[in-house]
Amino acid sequence: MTRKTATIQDVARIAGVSTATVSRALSTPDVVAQSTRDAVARAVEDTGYRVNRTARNLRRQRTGNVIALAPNLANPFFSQILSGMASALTAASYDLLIVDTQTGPDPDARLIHCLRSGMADGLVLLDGALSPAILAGVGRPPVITACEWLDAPLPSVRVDNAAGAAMAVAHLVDMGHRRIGHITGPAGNVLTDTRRNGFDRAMQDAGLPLRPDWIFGGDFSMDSGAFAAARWMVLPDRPTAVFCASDEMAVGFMGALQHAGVGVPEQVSVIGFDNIEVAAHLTPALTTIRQPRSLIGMRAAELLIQMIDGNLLTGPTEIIPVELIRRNSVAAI
Amino acid sequence: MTRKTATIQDVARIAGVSTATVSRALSTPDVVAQSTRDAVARAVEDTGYRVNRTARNLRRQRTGNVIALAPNLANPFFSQILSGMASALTAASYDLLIVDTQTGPDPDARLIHCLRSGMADGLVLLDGALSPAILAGVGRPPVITACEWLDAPLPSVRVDNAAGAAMAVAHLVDMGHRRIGHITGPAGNVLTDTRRNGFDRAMQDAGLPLRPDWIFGGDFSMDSGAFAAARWMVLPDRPTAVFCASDEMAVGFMGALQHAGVGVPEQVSVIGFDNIEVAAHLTPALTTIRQPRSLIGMRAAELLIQMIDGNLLTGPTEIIPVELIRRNSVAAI
DNA sequence: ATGAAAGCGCTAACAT
DNA sequence: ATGTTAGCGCTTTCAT
Repeated sequence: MTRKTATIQDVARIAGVSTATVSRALSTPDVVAQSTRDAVARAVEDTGYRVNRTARNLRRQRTGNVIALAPNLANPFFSQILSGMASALTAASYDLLIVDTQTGPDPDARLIHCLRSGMADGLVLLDGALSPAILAGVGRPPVITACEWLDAPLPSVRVDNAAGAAMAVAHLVDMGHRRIGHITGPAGNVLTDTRRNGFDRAMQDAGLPLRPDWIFGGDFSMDSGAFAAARWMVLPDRPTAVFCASDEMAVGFMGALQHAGVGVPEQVSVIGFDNIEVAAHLTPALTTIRQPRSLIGMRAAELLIQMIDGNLLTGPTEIIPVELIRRNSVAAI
Repeated sequence: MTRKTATIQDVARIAGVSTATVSRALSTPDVVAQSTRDAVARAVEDTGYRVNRTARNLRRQRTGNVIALAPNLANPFFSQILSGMASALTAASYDLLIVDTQTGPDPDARLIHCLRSGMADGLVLLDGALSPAILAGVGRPPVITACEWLDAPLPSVRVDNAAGAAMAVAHLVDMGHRRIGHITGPAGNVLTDTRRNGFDRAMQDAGLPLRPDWIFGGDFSMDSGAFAAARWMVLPDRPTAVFCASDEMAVGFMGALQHAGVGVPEQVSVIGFDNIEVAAHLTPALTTIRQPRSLIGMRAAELLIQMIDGNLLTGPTEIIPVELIRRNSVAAI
């Protein structure tokens, strides 16, 4: 017996009131008489009624969804931000729709689609490789970024990446290092640029040389860190410390060095960025710059909800502080 | 100028046809005359029309959503499965709604809610701690599991966890180990039980003793692996090898041992389960049992879509093979 | 091959 | 405080 799900009509009939009253009893109880409210509650109980969100959303001209555009769901860095978003959205009874920009051919096309398909009341951008120009269109849903974006006048919740990078360099300098290298993120990524800029500035401030042969191109992945290690090892004149633009790269870098018999931090000090969970469990434990990812996700979701409710296309930008986590991958020299 | 988004009415008016024809031209083009089809296409182009999925879904009595219930978004293990699901669902124009069962008080309550709220056309269960009994209700949307569930006669896509665990033990035995311990997952989790059962059976088959003091309770997390290391170290009579029910626990276990100066694999061999990305980059690189997570997610999504389309509450179960990945955390003895 | 019309389930004016 | 009514944008009979 596949009993159809009850509708608001069924509840109204059983409670002996109109559908409008049922609707009010459910969404604005204070405007309904106590006795009526009780009758409705009983009828809801009897029928097992649950509001049909599709119908409600059609009527209300909204979707109840928030889309997160992330470059790579499989990356724990993003999934922790998503986890924070999920809790804030659940609390506000929005659903979280996740779009992996790597799935499918063109990330920018996915963004355009999400923007115009009306699938969501708001978007959170986590992919620093998306093109800001796309957002020029009017009448789009509110958009917030949870990563740094150059040029785009969008509200965002993020850390100060340049400051974090500078903090990393300062720590290496404090520990006596003068010969410092850097493994960067992929070209065209905002995070790559801002962390690189912070690195450059801090090096100059410390009066240290920026040697092109000590800059290793990476793509934030562990494998790219391992590849940088191979290049570090064949260098005739090596840096004594390396700032990796992501912990994942630091993991790959350290791993490949150790597999080749190079001691960390005895022969080279390593500092990362992000403080992913595994950082504390490595040997040596990875010194890094912590970003509170779950908090970033929560705040981004909360701000986006405010924009949606207030029908605003813009909003404040919030900078979440980063923090140096000293562990054992950096040695004094 | 906030030009409202075009509706099917606008397209119909501009194309000089009825809304019904526009609808047909879009969803069943073959029943519409070529000339009409062109006119509609032009009008769609002009207006920038996109179908309103909320309205379509209301009319079609579906939601276009698939919900994944995962215990912890921040765990890379689950996020890789989700990533696989996302690609299969996107291809079939379903959206992926992600519900974190850890967000909020009661995981089972979340499942009940998802089942009855009509928010989705189908569910994928990734949380082995949910209660099978909940699914008894009739008239529920199709449900598939992407993890092993005892008792529940649900279709599922998964690996044979017991066989994987047995494979791990067999490898340790091959390498000469006779004194083998096990770090388990949390109580009440299906994965914990099946891997534990596989461990027990393989030990018995090899004629090896199952010593209670060599079974360490964990919860799949890195921290719980580190905690097990502390207990291993104070043991008067230690196992020479440990099978960890998850790579994350293996990471924590190895890390804590190394921080305390215990050599892996010189003093104890370690084998994990899952093959998370970092496994290859650790020192020593972690020997483990590989699960193809992205594939599991894709197949689960595909099977679920078949169930939805065919209006079936049940379907086939698919076992994805696991594989031993030999690295350097297991030594011959 | 196309159009007219009836809703899907709900909410929000507008009445009373 | 409650009921009446008119849609939200779309698909799908049933006619023609």
